[in-house]
Amino acid sequence: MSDPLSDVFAALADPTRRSLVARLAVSDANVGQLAEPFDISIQGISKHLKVLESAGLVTKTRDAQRTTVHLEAQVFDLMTKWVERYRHEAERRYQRLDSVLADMDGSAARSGSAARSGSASRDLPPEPQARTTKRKP
Amino acid sequence: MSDPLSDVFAALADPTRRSLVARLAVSDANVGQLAEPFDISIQGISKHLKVLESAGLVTKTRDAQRTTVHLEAQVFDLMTKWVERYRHEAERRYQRLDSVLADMDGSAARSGSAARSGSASRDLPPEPQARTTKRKP
DNA sequence: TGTCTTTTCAACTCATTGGTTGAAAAGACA
DNA sequence: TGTCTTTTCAACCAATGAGTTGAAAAGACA
Repeated sequence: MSDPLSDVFAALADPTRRSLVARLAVSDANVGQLAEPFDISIQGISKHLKVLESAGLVTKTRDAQRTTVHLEAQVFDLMTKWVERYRHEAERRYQRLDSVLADMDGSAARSGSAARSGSASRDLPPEPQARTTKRKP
Repeated sequence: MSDPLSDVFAALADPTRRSLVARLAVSDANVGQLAEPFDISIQGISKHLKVLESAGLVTKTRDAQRTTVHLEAQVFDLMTKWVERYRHEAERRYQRLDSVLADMDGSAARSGSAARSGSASRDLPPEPQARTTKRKP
């Protein structure tokens, strides 16, 4: 998926992988140990670890045959930043009762006109991506 | 995927959907307005909105033909809680230099023995899920 | 040397997903 | 009434993903 945020969210969308993160939060471990509590083949776990690794959530250091896996702290900051940004905004709008106001004066305010005329909502610095390239057959 | 956290993370793993969230953070909007900046068919956007909705990130209220979409605040708390929990733990372990210590005294500490003997790491209340049902052919 | 352990690689299956197109639903309005 | 606008539904397609099995790599160690 290439962009970091997508990789991290996708990595954590799987419950097995979240479990692995939870396990690694208590201590480093090697692949066999990580696989042990799951009813999945070791190769399956290895693949899960690979996606965690390429999302930057985990690093591996191999000595001899053993590979010890370590939970990485930095990437969490990226997520925290994104989540907090929009959580904050969603809550602000909730507390201000913007939507209720819009409901009361009918249809216009709740739809796009308020957005365009920038009344209450000074823009957030927009996320860089939109205008997804269309798949033309 | 049935469990809430998986749904939310999966929903946000797509850049188009994150863009939609970003757009909705500034104001409510209807489907057509939301679709406008993208090079994707309106039906495509409608599908994206459906996954955002079933993840609880968004609610729709339909009046007449128009459907206005609203960003929901609550679900963010769920994510924040999860992310902060492990971010905190990962950082704590980083600052304590647990891994460096483990590297120095050889192989034992870095692997599972430290986890079992609960030395430095008093357990986190473990995430409820593990023991994924195996797909036996 | 040969064997055992640990991990990864490769190829395969099946379900899901992101996108498309074409209708259909459902109200607004001339 | 008919038409126009807005959204969703249904069927389809190509690509990805989560899992499997079977080897292969690579060091430990008798």
